[in-house]
Amino acid sequence: MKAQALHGHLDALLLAVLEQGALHGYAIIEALRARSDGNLDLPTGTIYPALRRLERAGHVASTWSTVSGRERRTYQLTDSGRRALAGERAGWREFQTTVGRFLDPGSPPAPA
Amino acid sequence: MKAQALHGHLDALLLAVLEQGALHGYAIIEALRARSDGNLDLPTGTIYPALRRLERAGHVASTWSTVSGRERRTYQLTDSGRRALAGERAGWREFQTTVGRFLDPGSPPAPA
DNA sequence: GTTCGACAAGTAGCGTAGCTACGCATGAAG
DNA sequence: CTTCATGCGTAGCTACGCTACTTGTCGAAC
Repeated sequence: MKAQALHGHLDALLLAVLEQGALHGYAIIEALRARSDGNLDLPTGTIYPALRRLERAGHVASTWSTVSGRERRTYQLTDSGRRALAGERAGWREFQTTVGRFLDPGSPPAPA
Repeated sequence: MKAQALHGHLDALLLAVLEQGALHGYAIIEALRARSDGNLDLPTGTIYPALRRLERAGHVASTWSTVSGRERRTYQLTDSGRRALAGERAGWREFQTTVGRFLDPGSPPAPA
């Protein structure tokens, strides 16, 4: 799928995958790919800056760990992040119904 | 609602409103506002460039008319536009289910 | 024993596309 | 006569995801 359509929804997705448990960056990418049946195959240049944005915003916290010689930075949701996720979900619902009113068939304009 | 979330879906919305009949730019803005209960209040600087993009792409055609001294440019959907709209609808459906899998409650991860 | 590919993190620079803030013109209202 | 709604349009900004690249370890292949 055209990934640029994600604009503005990526943060919500990241928070959502972290909701189920802490993951490191690479694993987040794989989780997104897995849970979307391969539809979301996001490059590191998209994920890592987004994670740092979320960390600056206080929505996630990161801890370094070394696993078999490899450094990995594991991210976990903060309370603030959990609240942000709730807001994102509400926003998504609103966005979905608003756009859906134009693009979903069945209830177009005047429902007369 | 945060309008920047529209990214990538605006063309689809414009095609959708024009699907029900030709409108001029200003009327399109009002139609979007009306059909979205005021959630979509898009500035002219968003709409006009988008319409010209769609026209360059051949998805809409425009005709000038003068109404009580005021020039207005009326846009109508072309066949190509109708096809594009169908594609946009399909894309929207895919986007919706993909993102929804993360943000809609009820069917989160392992559906075991 | 060197090379290659998966894992893991990261940055610089680009492009797209919507938004802000304008400018211009007409007609009606006050 | 000034203000506001209608109506079109553009220049420049900004946000943000993407491309392409670098660095580094480890295990497997050759």
